[in-house]
Amino acid sequence: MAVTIYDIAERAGVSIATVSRVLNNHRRVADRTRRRVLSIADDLGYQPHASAQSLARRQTRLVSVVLPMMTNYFFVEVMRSLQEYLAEHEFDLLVHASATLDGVDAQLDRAVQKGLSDGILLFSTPTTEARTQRLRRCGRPVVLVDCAHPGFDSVTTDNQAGGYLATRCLLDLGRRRIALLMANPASVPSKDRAAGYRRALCDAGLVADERLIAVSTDDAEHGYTEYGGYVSMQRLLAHSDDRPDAVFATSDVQALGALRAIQEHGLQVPHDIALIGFDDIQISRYVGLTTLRQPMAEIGRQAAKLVLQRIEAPERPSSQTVFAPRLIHRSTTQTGTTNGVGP
Amino acid sequence: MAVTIYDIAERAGVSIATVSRVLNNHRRVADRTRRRVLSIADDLGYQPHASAQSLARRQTRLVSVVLPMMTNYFFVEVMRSLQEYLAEHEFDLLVHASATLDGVDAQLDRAVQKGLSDGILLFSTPTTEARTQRLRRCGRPVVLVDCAHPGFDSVTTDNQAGGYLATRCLLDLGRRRIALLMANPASVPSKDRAAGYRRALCDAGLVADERLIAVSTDDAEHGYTEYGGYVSMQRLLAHSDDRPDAVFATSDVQALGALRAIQEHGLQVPHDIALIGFDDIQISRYVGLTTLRQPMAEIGRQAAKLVLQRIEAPERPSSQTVFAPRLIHRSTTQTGTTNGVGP
DNA sequence: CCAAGCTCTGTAAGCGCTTACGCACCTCGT
DNA sequence: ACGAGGTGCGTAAGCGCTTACAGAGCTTGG
Repeated sequence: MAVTIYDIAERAGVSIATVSRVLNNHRRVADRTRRRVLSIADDLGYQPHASAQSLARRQTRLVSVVLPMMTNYFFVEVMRSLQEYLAEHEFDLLVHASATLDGVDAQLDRAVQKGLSDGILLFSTPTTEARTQRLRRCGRPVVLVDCAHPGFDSVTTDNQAGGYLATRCLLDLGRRRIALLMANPASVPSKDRAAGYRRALCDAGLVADERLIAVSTDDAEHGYTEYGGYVSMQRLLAHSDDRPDAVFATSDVQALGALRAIQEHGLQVPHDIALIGFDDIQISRYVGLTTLRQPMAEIGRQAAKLVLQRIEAPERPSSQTVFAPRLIHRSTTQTGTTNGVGP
Repeated sequence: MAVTIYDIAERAGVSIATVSRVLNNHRRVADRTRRRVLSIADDLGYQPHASAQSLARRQTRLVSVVLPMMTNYFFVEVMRSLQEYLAEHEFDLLVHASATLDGVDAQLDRAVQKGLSDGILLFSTPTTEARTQRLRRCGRPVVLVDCAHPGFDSVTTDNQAGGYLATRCLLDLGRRRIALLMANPASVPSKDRAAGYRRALCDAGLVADERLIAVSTDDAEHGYTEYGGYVSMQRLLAHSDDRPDAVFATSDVQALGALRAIQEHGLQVPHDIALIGFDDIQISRYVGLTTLRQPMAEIGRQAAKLVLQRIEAPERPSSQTVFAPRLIHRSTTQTGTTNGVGP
């Protein structure tokens, strides 16, 4: 039915080997022949059969992305630049998204399927021993994004530095009772951001008050939810005698929930409580939320570059790329700034 | 290197045909043999080779999604439920995103590649003759999402009804000078929403004032941008004598830009100007923007279902699914409602 | 007791492409 | 005029899997 190189070969009076050589731009084909084959292929509307090429070439020109929760600004932005880079290099993107942290393993199982893709990008997933085993055994290039493990290429944001910057900023504002709103501690970024928070306090000669640390009780989205932040903040505000005067949330969505809780308590931001989130999601700009921005486009691009490099040269030593997050000052830490559209 | 059915066959002392039969659950294999093969396959950690299977079976269990701009709440949400449904049916998702409307054709070219995927989902792309030709010729199931064409399955939102509802709502508020902020008219949803706007005015015995209709001059994202809405709104506010008293924007992002322009002019929303957007993006809830919500999860699910059905039975008559959008009332059309977290 | 009719399994022909190998022919230099 | 070295192309062997076909061994009925 569909036109194959056999059809072209027949019409051109050559062998399929020659047709293949022409189509793959091999030298050592007479110019006359080349032109004839090309013109016939064009007439017939020939398209190579992807599966057949993959099988014969032992490469698919597909890259798998495995990620928890597709519906996340960070992931989408990273994937966008990722796919852009891949497309420039004639690679296509296979997306395996999950909804829960456990779901990731099922998606990973599908992604490591032999002969499906040439490389795998694993996003924001704790690198347990079982997972790294599986990744190693699949014998394909793997790049970790937003998580790391020695022996694999990775590209991350320095989450600890981000947590440090945020906390430092709040300290510089003169705040001393700085609360921490953590997502699920099984999430590596959350843990790292929390670590930065502790380090900043420590460097300032303070000791973290465990009563000011709340962990999201929301299981969905690893605790990175508006509701999770809302509930955590409510708990912190329960006894008004030792209320925090600042909050660092490990994500913007949590910070938004916290903001709602604070407002419902009749408190002023940043006057009574200053607030910093993480991610710089789109809403944050409108709400005026101070936050840490990750260079998402660069992360995606770098991840794509690494995986393609490793497909070319599997034995390169592994490399870790760490980008610094940037603190975006908005009205939840500065008085006198209007909300609404800021930088 | 990797283990193949030959390795299993050898170890089990059977032919590769038997191994294949076992692995594909064919009946008429002795129970003893089945168990032995299965256990050996397991020991060896056998994984079928996806490309080889695809070639032999003439199906890849992959579905391509072609979309303009990946970075869009609507698309991401639709893709999420899409991928969920596909995963349940052991299909994987190939993503071909573009940045510009023209870029879509390049992505489409890649998606129609023979032997790559079993079906194609085309999102929000004007179905020109050239494109439908190409889709038809690729001889594979095609489902259109957020756009339509006779002869193809499609699943859409009734954009015209949405535009109608929005405009009707503004009319019910007593507004008579209702402006329209359009995205790029080449975008079908934008055009349809505008048509609903005109119909509602007409039904109310009004005639659309062309001076109140602004088209986004922003080329990026087909004009669905904050900046596009901002500029359009500024133009409409330029001569204060015949200023609009309500605005319907064909997307929430444009509405947000409009909101900014309105506020910069020192006008009150909704007192001076009522405002309605389209899409119900996440920010809208925070900003209190009245808008139309599309049932994104249902759209994705239905699109996935249709494409899989058609992969099973290519000759089914084509069907059009149209979902109704729902008007979400918030503070840009109602006084006395606080901004912030609403429904 | 033998043909008919099972059940289980092997043989082999693909699926559409790539590529190592080798042959025929041509062009040179000597 | 002849061999060395190129060039252009065909032959055929894969890549790893599926599946039509057929044959071997068994059970069963008359």
